[in-house]
Amino acid sequence: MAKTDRVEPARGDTGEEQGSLRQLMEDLPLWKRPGYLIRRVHQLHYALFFEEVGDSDITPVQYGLMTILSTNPDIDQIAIATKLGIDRTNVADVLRRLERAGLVERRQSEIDRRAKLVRLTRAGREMLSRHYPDMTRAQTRLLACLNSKQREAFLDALVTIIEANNQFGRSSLTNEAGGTETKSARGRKKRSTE
Amino acid sequence: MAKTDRVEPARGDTGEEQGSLRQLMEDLPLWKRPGYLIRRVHQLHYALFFEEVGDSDITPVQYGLMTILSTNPDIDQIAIATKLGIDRTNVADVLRRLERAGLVERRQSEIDRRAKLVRLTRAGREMLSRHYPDMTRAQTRLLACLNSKQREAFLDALVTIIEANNQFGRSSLTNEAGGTETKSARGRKKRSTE
DNA sequence: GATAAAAAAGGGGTATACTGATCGATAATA
DNA sequence: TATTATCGATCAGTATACCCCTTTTTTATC
Repeated sequence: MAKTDRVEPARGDTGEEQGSLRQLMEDLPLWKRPGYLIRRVHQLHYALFFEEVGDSDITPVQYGLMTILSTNPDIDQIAIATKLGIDRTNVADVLRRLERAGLVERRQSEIDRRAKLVRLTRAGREMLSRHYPDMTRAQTRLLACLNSKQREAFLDALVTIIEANNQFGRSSLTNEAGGTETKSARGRKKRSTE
Repeated sequence: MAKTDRVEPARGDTGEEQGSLRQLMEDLPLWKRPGYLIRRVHQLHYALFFEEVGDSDITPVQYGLMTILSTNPDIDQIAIATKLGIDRTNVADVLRRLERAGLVERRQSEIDRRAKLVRLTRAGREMLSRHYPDMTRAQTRLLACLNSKQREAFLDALVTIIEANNQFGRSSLTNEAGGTETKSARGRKKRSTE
C-alpha cells in the first residue's frame, strides 16, 4: 500500500467548480445507483456460472438460448430473440457459436425460405441435461445470502421491473407462450446524429 | 403470424428423452432464474440510460468511471478497476475512448513510472454535470414501478448480493480480503495479495 | 548491487449486445 | 402481373467485459 503514500505533484487545472461536482456525485454515489448495482450483480452471476459450469465452454446466454430450444423446437431466430430478450443479431452470433460446437443445427425452412429453423442436436440436449445441476447451483449461490422471503421479494421485483419497462430495447420480451406481438420496431433512435 | 400456422415437416431425431429434458427446463424456466432476470434488467437500464442521456455518446460504464474520477483525481487504472468493479483491461479500453473524446487525460506518474494517472478534463467535468439529471432520471425510471418500500428492499438486496459474492470475478470491490481462490474451474485467478 | 518477485499497463483473443444497413424471400396491394 | 412493403437473416461497426500472456518498472531479497 506504500504506493499512494507519496504525493503526486499537482498539475494545475484542479478547478474550483470541481467542488460542486464532487458534491453532486457524493449525493448519489455508485452504490446507490440501481443501474450500477445491477451491472455488478450481473457480472457476479456470470462469474458464478463459469465457476459451476466451467469445464464446458457454455455461457449463461447460450444455456438460456438452448433452454428455449428445448421447449420450442424448430423456431426461427427472431422468435428466439423475442423469447430470450436479446437482439436478433446477437442471436445469430450465439447460434453460430453453438452450431460450431455441434450443439444446435440450423436448416432452411421449407415453407418460408427466409427463415432458418433451429433445434438442439443430441449433443446439445445432453449438454443441457448434464449441466442443469451446475446451472441451478449458480442461481442458488447467487441468492444464498438472502433469506427465502427476501429472495422471493427480490425475484418479484426483477419481474416487475422487466414487465414495466418491457417496451424498451430492440426486442421486447413476450411473456412466454404469449402471442408474438410484433416487436413494433419502436423508436429508440439516439446517438448516430452527428 | 399466419406463417407458422402451416406445419413444418418433422425431421426425425425428436427423441423421447427430450420429454424429461423439457420437464427439467419447465421446472426452472427462464423467468425464475435470477441470472436471466438480472441480465434483462441490466439491459433495460442500458436502454433507459441511452434514452435519457442519448444526445451525448456517453455510456453507463463511462459515466460510472468518470464518477469515480470526480472524487478520486489522479488514480491509476487498477485502482479504478477495483472501485468500479470491472476488469482492469476493460478500464483501459474505456479510458482510451474517453481520452479520444477529450473527457479524461492520462499522464505517466512521476513517482511510479509504470502507472498512468487519470483525471477528468474540464470537458469531462462539464459533461458529468450536464448529464447528471439524465443519469438520475434513468435510475429513477427503472425502479419507478416499485413503491418506496420495495425499492429500498430491492437496493438492499443488490448490495447484500454484491457484498456476499464479492470474492468472485477478477476485480473484487475494494479488495483487501484474502485470496480464497475457491475452485477456479476455469483458471479463474484473482490477484491474491497474501 | 544483483537478482527475483510483484505490480501496472498493454496486446491478442473471445463472447455478449446493440445500431445501422443491406439483401433475398414473402405478403399485400395496385 | 407488377410494384411495394415487410420480414428474416446477415454484415459492418462499436462498446462492454473477461481471459491469458508479455513488457517495463518497482520492490523485496540475497
